[in-house]
Amino acid sequence: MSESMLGMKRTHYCADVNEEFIGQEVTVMGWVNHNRNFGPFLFITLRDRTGIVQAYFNQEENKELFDKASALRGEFVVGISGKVIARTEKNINPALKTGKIEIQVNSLKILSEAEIPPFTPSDVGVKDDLRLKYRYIDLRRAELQKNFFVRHKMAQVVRSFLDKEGYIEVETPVLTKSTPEGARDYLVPSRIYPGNFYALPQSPQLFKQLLMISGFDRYFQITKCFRDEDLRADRQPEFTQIDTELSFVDQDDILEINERLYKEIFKKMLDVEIELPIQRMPYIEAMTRYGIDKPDIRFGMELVNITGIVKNSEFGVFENVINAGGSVQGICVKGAASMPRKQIDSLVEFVKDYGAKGLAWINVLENEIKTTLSKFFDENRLNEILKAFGAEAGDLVLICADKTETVWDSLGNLRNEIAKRLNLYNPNEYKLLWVTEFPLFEWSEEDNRFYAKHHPFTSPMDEDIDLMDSDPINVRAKAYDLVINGYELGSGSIRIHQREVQEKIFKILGFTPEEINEKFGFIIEAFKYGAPPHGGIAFGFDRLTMIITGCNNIRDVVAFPKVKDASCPMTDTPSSVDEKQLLELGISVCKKEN
RNA sequence: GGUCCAGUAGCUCAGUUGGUUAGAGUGCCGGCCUGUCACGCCGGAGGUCGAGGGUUCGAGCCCCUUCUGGAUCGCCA
Repeated sequence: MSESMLGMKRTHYCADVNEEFIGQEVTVMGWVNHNRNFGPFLFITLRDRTGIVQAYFNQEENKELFDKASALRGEFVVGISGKVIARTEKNINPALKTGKIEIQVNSLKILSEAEIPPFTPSDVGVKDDLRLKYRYIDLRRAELQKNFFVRHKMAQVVRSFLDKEGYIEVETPVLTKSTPEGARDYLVPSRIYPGNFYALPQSPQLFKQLLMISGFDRYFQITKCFRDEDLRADRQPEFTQIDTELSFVDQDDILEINERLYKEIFKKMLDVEIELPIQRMPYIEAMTRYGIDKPDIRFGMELVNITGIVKNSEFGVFENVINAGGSVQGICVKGAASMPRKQIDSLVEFVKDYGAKGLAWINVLENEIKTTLSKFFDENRLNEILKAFGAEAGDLVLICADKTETVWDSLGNLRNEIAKRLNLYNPNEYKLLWVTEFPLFEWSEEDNRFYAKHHPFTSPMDEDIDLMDSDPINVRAKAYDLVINGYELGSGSIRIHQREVQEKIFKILGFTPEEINEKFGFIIEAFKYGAPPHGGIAFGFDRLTMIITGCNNIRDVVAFPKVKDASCPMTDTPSSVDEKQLLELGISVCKKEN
């Protein structure tokens, strides 16, 4: 039977009770972690958000109290009062912050009984679906709770820094207008206008630009954004962004202030010094050297283009690719010549996910060269290839031939995979990188039109404006990503504030004036009335928390996450609604055709 | 939408070539225990082998379908 607090008042958190309190009376409250009964006496370990403290009950001293304590099971919620006593030397538990003391209990209140839980916070290896169904129990784990204290503290560091720099936090609507040209929107039906919908924001992009037009000058918001796309280990359908925007700035101003933000975050959160300025690398250089626009620069193993060396051979695979305008590139894995054939095969399978047909390899052994290319290339040419890679005895060269985009994608991801398998980087090292000069447009084969790579309000680079008509695919944008250890952490740009440029962009994107008006009319209108030059950047707060806590799944830093199919096993969301609710919204549900 | 992996006691797992009554650890219940801290010892209860179908004299194991979860590709301006 549980008891009310009945005047019992907590004086301390469990793990705050230490040897300084010996001889004093304390009252702690929390969950029963363990009940260890020895017959004449027993120990209860009590857990709260700070940690664990041990309580001692003795049958001889107080039979009634002892019997009450005997009945305690795991996860009962109790309050105990008692005297803090020192443990004898041999009973000290060095694993506990409170290991030098225990509480000799003189009062026990059972505040809440608990049924036997499906698992306890001490259980390891519990399956994800069960953990998520009983998320509130899972969140009792100290290692999980720790992440949320880190997350909380980091939000304070960010707010405090941005506040000091003159940013103002302004909230923007969650019920807003559906914007095309991006991820799929979550839609919310309108009751008053049946058949019309609000959308949940993919980002506060347009609103923060309007705030610049309003003259707030510097805005930020730590806010939820929503994208109705498939999940990943580092991607949730609702996620939190540190969203920022500044007026009367150019790219360098934005990079500079955000560098200082990250220096502050790493210093305060991890006591790690980030050297400024952060390295900058144009997009095309990142792609050429690493095959990926978010390179992990903690290790080398850069891509080498050997198209020029291998052309005009008998090897049909290379010849066909080269004649079709593709390229032959590879990476040299130092000291991996002894990699078992089975592992090499698994790497070949790995790149197939990215569209590569396969990998050629060269095994540079002490006295011989083993390679899939031996039939097609003589020793001279092989040596030339090895020289291009800087390969020495003991190295393994992996080569991919395909459309250049496919080669980049395959080798860029292969490089990361190999580094992970062979531990080529220090997990405690943080290498930050700005990737700049992104292309403004990308071409969609599927839709036969250009899309904005960042978003349609991104400013082209001044020196490329003349290319807009003649060569749009080579127009670079004032867009930049912040990359940490291979994670894209944030993305931003200088926005267009001149109407002529904006209109040209819309034209290239193929919007009719009617479409422009319907989709973006309000912001185009706003730009008529005095828009300052402005730009900004948004950072993934969940991902940043992952990096700072060292977690490799975003669910470990989100209190109530969604699972793979964007559902929540705990609340059983999404769920069907009453016919009456649908009627009010003017909605009828039809079966989706497959 | 595709590919791969997993699903056996409350939990974590083992289960050989398809063959007797499906096991272990932990948790749970009962008993014992004077210093534990993953306490220990003894005893006990606990199973629709994710679900459905098939092959077979016989299926936890093989086949098909399906559900749940995970990883990943597509997707994520």
